Amino acid sequence: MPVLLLVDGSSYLYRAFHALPDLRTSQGEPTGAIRGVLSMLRRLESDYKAEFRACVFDAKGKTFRDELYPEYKSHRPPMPDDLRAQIEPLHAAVQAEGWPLLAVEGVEADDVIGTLTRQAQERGWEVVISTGDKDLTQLVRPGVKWVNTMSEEVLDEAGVEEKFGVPPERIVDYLALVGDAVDNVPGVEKCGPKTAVKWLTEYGTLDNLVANADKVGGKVGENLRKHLDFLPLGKKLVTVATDVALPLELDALPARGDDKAALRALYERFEFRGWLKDLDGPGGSAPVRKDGGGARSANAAAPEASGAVAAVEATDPPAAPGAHRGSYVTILDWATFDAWLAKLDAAALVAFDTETTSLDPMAAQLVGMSFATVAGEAAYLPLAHRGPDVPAQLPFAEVLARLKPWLESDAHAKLGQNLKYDAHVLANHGIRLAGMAHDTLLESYVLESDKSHDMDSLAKRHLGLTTIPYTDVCGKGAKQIGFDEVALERASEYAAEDADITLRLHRTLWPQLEAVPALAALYRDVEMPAMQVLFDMERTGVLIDDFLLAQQSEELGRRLMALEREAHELAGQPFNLGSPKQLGEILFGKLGLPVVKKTATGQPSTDEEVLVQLSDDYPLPKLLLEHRGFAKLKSTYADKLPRMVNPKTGRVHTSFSQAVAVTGRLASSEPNLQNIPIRTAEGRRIRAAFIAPRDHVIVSADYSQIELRIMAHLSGDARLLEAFAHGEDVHRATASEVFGVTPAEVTSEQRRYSKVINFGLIYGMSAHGLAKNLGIDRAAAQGWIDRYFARYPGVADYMERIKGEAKAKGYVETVFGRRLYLPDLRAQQVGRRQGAERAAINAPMQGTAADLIKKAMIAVHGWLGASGLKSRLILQVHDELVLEVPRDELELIRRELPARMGGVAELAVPLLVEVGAGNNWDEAH
DNA sequence: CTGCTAGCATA
DNA sequence: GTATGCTAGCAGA
Repeated sequence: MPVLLLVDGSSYLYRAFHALPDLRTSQGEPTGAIRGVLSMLRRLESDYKAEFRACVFDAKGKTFRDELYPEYKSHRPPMPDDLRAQIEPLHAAVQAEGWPLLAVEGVEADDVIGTLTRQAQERGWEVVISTGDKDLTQLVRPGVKWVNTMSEEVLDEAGVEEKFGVPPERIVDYLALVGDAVDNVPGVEKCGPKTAVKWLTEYGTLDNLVANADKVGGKVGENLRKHLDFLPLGKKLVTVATDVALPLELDALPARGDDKAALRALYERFEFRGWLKDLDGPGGSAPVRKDGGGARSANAAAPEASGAVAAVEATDPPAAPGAHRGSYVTILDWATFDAWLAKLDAAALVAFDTETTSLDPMAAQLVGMSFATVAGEAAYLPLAHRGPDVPAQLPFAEVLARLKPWLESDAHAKLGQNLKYDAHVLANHGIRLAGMAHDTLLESYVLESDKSHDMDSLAKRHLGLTTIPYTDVCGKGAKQIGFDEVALERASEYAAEDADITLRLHRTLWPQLEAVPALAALYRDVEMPAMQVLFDMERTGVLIDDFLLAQQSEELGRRLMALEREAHELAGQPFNLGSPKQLGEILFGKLGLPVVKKTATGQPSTDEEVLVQLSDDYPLPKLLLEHRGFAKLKSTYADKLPRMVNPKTGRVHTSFSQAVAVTGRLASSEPNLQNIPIRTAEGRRIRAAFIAPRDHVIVSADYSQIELRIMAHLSGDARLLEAFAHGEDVHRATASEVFGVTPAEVTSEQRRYSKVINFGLIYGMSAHGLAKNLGIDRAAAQGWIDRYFARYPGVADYMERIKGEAKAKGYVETVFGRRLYLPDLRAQQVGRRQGAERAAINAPMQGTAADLIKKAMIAVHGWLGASGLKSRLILQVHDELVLEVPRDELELIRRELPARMGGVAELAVPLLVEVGAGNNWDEAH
């Protein structure tokens, strides 16, 4: 089914002009809006394979709305000269890009789009309307969707209803009630979105509402009645016309190829240097213009055939959710395999994905692989599908052997979505994946770490496409089947789509990264290399003493039993100590202890803080605290870790997630090795079970006070910088300042207070939080905060500055330019907003620390590799690196490591690294 | 069997 | 007061 892509050029022109920086050529000609609109067209071109398309602009001349209502748009200020100056050149550029351009005198762009949409619908075509104007959502229908390429919002019927509360058919009713300030169309006074939706939900349509206007109560009801006379006119004004006379037919709008000569001239005039370069050679990120795809590409290869009507792709499957699917093939014979291998060898970049038997990277076995070299075209190579109806697949070993050179070649660039996983899968088959050039997971993460990065979400968000969810193919929960059991046709569809979508995603994400040099650098120089380091760390794993853990488990079990018995005696009845519900009934019901605080659901809380308070006056809470501590150690660590030992390697292989923490930190899971106990003696016994093999030691190197140092750097506070420059104990220095004594006179109590304050600063503390933590009243806590800020004015300034910056920009940055978006800064609820403000303070510090240690990992890993050392990185715990070191390398590592880690950046403070070594992780501290 | 809550381990 | 992941218990399928 052909796709018609309609772009509201006028709406984007205005928005680009106001939203984008004031770009100018050296002659002073404004070009910002031109560039903005053109890059949106390019993005659309790569996002949608549309056989027909048009870019529509408003034209001069009075429209029917002006006739109906002289005030229409009458309040608008005249168009800025800098905007007007860009219209003509933009029109020229749009046409040179191969976009049919429509500007119909006396007709607004909206009405042209409305009319073309109706015509296309009548022919059964699909329509994509790209605009920044929400009024056009009234045109959405099955097969017609609305996308805002600037905000990347995509709305279908359900989406419109979700966003506005009324279906597309009711949008005009809704607009007539609410009015349109932009176009100077008044609505019912005091009737906003909420009221309009309420009325339309109650009365169904505007007409019915009008018929029942006398029944509507309240002041707004009165306003409605006052407005009854105007409503029909208002509705006409907000209704997009679908029947205006157009000077041409749909068939006159095929997607054409670009006019290179014209583009070159225009780009030269606009001084778009990067795009000029793209014109010369097919750059890595240029939209697909060669062979294979659909009618659009075919025409692009032959610009002179611009009048030809696009042919419909014969291999397009019919189903709606897969409408984007191009020609996907399943490789089942050698001839097809050879043809694809030749393609892979020749391609500059190949999107690549594996299908496997398991989500556990160390256990997963290969079931198949998919490849894509051109958007819309992909192949699935099944290797190990099982089942009665499975056709013969090419022989596993032979295929792998023939693919191995390509897979292991650094010169053949691969692109994937979470390539670290694919690298593990291949490693399980003895293949060392090389040439990992791009990863859409990491691209998305660097661009917007607060969003989700799974392929289904990415496809929806960036391409407006609905992909096949994994659970649709394999089911979920207990009934989930392995990918090797999926019917081949279904598997092929799913797998090929994965590769195809990955490629398309890269084509839209990568240019976005390149547009912000700091982000591109972060992606290229930090995240991509870190992925390789993490892969090696995961693969190496850590050795644990499972016998020691088993002993501890038994001992913990005994002590838990004893504690339980005592607790039951004190309670006068047996109950489950691990059940907060039963515990609450005993403590606050039967024993009548005072309720200190409640949980989120209104239940009396029994958490640690509460039990600590109660244990002053009662015996049971103390037992419970001990029980809780031991139970956690036993179940989470002593019992769990031995079960996580990989039978093949005899070691524990955690999984590091590189794209979950919004601040840039890593996360460790299955098992989480970043939360191994350290605070209590009992807990440290767990840590002691992380051991080094024979003739090796565990080395731990951590950044000292990293976040406070970063705070000193970011704030530039003179006193704080000085304290670090002189290698002082910062908490003691803080105490000395705040309490007004010499450092030598600081008591341990004063130092403890200062430490809490320092941590509080990093977390964006409030007086309330500090008071709770120190067990003092709010006023006293505020007093300490005031004294701190008086002594460290640079820090106070910084806190204010960062909050202001966050509000202005919507995000904060790390020292290296990593962005954390904070949409909640504009939230309605005070609580959410304050939370976002605290996050704004914390994120640059936590995030910069994360950047630094990632750089350190890359530096250390590179150094170990380059010098042929056998020492291995095995863990990262946010400010600490853990290595397994052969004894004969210990001296060298001890000597070199601090400088390697400390030298990754020049901050205004020295980066101090403390190194320890021992037979186990506990001893290494 | 799944999804939620409470609680708690780390930096 | 920031950022995570995992466990047991429990309610509702």
